[in-house]
Amino acid sequence: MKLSLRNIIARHNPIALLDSSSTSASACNPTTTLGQVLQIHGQLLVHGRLHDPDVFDQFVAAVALAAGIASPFLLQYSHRLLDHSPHSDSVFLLNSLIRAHIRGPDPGHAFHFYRRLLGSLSPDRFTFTFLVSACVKAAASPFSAASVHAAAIRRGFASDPHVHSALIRMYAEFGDLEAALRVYSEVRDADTVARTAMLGALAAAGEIDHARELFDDMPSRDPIAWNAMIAGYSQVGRSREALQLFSSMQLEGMRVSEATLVSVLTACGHLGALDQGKWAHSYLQRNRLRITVTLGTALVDMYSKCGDTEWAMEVFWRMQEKNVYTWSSAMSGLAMNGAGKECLKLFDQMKELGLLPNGVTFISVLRGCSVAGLVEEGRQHFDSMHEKYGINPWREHYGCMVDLYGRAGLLDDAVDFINNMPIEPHAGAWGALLNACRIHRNIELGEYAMKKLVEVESRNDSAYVLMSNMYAESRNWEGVNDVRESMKGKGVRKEPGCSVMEVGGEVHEFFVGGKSHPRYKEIVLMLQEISRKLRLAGYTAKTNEVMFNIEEEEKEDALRLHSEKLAIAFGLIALDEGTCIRIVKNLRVCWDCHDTSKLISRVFQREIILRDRNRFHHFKDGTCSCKDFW
DNA sequence: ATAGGGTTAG
Repeated sequence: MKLSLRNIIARHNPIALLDSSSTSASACNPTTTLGQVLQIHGQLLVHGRLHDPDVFDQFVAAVALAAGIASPFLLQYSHRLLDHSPHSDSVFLLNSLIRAHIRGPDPGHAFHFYRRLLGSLSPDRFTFTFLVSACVKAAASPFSAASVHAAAIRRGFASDPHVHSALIRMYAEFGDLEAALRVYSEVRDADTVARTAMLGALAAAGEIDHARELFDDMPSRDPIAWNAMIAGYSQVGRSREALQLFSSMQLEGMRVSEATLVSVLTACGHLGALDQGKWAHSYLQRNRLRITVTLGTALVDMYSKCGDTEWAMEVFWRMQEKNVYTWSSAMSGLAMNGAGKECLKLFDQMKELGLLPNGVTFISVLRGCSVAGLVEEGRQHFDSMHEKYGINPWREHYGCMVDLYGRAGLLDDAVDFINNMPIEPHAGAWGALLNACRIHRNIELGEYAMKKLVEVESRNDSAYVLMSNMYAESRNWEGVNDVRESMKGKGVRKEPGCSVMEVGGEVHEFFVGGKSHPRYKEIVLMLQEISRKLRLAGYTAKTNEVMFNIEEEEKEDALRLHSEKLAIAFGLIALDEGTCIRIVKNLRVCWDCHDTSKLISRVFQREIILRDRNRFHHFKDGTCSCKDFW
C-alpha cells in the first residue's frame, strides 16, 4: 500500500481534501484537520521547503497536533516522516511523535518512539511529560507507570512541574490517590501547574471540597486552575457553585476559554438557567470564539435542557461540523420536549448523511417514538439496532421498549416484552411498566411490577412514590399506608422535592414544604391569591394524590407546598408580566401540580415551562404539551 | 517551536 499523506487523508476523510485555510505549518493549532495539513504539505513540497530541517520539524509538529483525528495510518506515517527527515533525529521531532500517538488509535506506539529517542539522544522534560500521559492512555504497555516514574527520577526530571502534573494525573487515573498525593507532597510549595493537577485529581475522585480547599490556598490561580475547579463542580452536579465560581473568575479578569464555557453551559443546562446560558452564548459571539463541535453541542444541549428547542435547533443548523454527539443531543432535546416526530425526522436526516448512530442515539430515537406513540416504528428501529448497526441493545433500550408499549396502553405487550428479554429485567424495565400502569390506572399489574422492581432494587424511592400515588388516585388509603410502612421498614427515604428557577440571572431554590426562601411570606400571600382566583374560576383542589391519608384541609395545604407550586408563586411575584416561568424539578410532577399549573397558565395568562425528572411540560392557556401523559 | 485544565449526547 502506498502511504502518501494524500492517500491516508483520502481514505480517512475525503471531504477534508476540499477545504483548507491555513498556509503554513506554524499556523496549525489543535483543531487543524488532517485535510488542512495536507494542503500545507503540498505547498511545502512545491516550494522545496521540506528540506529545511526547521520547517520539517514544524511540519511534523503540525501533523502531531492534527493527529487528534485517530488515523489508523498514524504509525506508518510517523515512520515515513522519520525516513524522509532531512536531518538526523531530534528530540523535538521524537517528542512530537510521542505526543501524536497519545491521542492516536494506539497510544502504546508512543513507547516505540521513546525507544528510538533513547538510541541516540537524551530525553528531556517534555519527553517525560508526554510519556507519562501515554501510560495513562495505554494501560498495557511494557513501560509500567512505576518504571516511567523511576526513569524520570533517574534522569533528573522528577522535579519539573509538568512532569509532576502528569504523574499526579496518572496515579489518580489508576485510582491510586495516595500515590498522587505522595507525588504532590514532594512539591508542596510547588507552582500552579502541579497544584492544578492535584486539584483536578481530587475533583475527579469525588473529593470536590478538598479540591476547593486546595484551590483557595493557591497563592496564584491561572485560568486553567479556575477551569479545573469549575468543571469539577459542573461534573458532580453542583451547578450553582460552578456558576458562582465562573462569575468570580470574571471579576478577577481571567481569560475565559472554550473549556470554561463548556462547563458553564453544562451547569446552565442542568439548572435550566436559560438567561445565564444565553449570556454565555452571546459572550462567545462577542469574543469571536470559534464554535467548535464540543462547544456547539454544549449549546444545543443547554438550550434543549432549558426547554428552548427553537434556539437549540437554530444553533444546531448553524453548526458547520456536527458529530454523533451533536445529533444525539438535538434528538434527545426534541424527544424530551415532546417533539417525537421532529426527533425521528432528524434521525432520518442523520442517516441520509451517512453518519452512524450509536447506542445513545437509539435511546433518543426510542424515546421519540414513545412520546409520539409510534409503536410499530419504534419496534422497527429497535430491531434495526442489531440488524443494521451491530449494536446489541442495552438495558436502557429494553426499558425504552417497555415504556413504548406501556405508554401506548399495550400493557400485555409490555409484559410479554419483559418476559422475553434476553437479559434479566432491571429496575428501569419494571419502573417503565409501573409508570404505564399508573397512566392507564391498572393497579393490579402495577402491584406486580412494583413487587418485581423491589426484588431487583429494594431501595428505589421513586417506585414507592409512583405506587403510593397510584393508590392515592384511587383513594385506596390503606394501600398508601402500606407503601409508607414498607418504605419505613426498608429504610427508604423519599428524595425531597426541589425546584429551581432563575430570576434576574440568579438561581433560586425551593424545597417541598420549605420556608427557607427569604420572600416566603410574599410567596404564601401569592399562593392564597392563586387559590382564590382558581376557586373563582370554578376549580377546587383535587386532593386525591397525596402521600398520606390526612384530613381534607391539611391535604390542601400539603399540596400547595410542593416545590413547583412555591416556585410558580414566586415566579408570578418576581418575574415581569408576560415572562415565561421556567422551572426545573428533581422529581416527577404530581397530578395535582400538573393540573394546577395548567389552570394557572390560563387564569393568569402565563406560560409555564416545567422540566421534571423525565421530560418537559409546556403549560399554555390551560393545556400541557405532554397531553396529560407523562 | 513541544507541556498543565476541559470531551459535549442517555
